[in-house]
Amino acid sequence: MKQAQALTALSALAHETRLQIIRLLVPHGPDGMAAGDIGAAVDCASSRLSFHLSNLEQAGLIQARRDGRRVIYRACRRNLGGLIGYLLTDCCAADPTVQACCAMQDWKNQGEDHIATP
Amino acid sequence: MKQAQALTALSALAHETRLQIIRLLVPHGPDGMAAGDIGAAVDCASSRLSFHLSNLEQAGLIQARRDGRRVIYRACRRNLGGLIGYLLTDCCAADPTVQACCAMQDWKNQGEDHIATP
DNA sequence: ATGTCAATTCAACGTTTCATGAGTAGTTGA
DNA sequence: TCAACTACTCATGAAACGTTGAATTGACAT
Repeated sequence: MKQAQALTALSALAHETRLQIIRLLVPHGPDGMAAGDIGAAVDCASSRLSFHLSNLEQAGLIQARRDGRRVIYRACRRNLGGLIGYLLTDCCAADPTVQACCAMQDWKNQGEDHIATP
Repeated sequence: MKQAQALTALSALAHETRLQIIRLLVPHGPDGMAAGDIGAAVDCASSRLSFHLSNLEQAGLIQARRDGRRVIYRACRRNLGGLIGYLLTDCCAADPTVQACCAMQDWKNQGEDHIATP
């Protein structure tokens, strides 16, 4: 059950606009942002935005609440953290090399992969 | 340039078989596994497997080398770590709540999201 | 050379996802 | 109640993705 949720979340994140929305929403914390403001920030037509927002919501990565005539979205940071933890712990078996590269954000070298082991 | 790479990697991971391959490959470290053995472990026909392997390789998440008549694949742990670090640092702005939930692997509660902030 | 095993490529097909625009529902203030 | 505003739903067509089986390449042993 956990893997299915992770797959949904990963495929939700694997889209430029949706990743942008997450990046926008996380710093706003629990206050969130109105759909219209998100659309303006991300430069996205309303129907397209709605599609992406509901996709992210279904994946459990954001949450909606109504405020008057607007709908406020906020990042579900708990599940974002859960997804990242899942990748690190379950998928990468808490591998020390992965953890080290995660911490140092080493993302350039596509070539070799020997830090702890030759 | 970095975001494009992350999107490719995310969409590569957002598939059951490919996630399974990563999960299988990481513990094998630099030794890797032969394509045939991966196919057997994952229960996947050879042409389909080839497709998924090349997808993962293009995303920079695995690497291939030839050994006689077989091809050995290994996880590129550096880039896996890089992707996770990117999610944590760039997308989630190193948010403390996300980091906490990442560490505690809290992935059940879809409901609320207030740990540090009410 | 020939046969065999390992793995990839290719074309075809069906499915899913995405973008667009028009139309619809809920909320507010006059 | 009406009009204005915000956001969502729906139908359509285009594009991308995943699966399948047959054909192909590459490496090895006899």
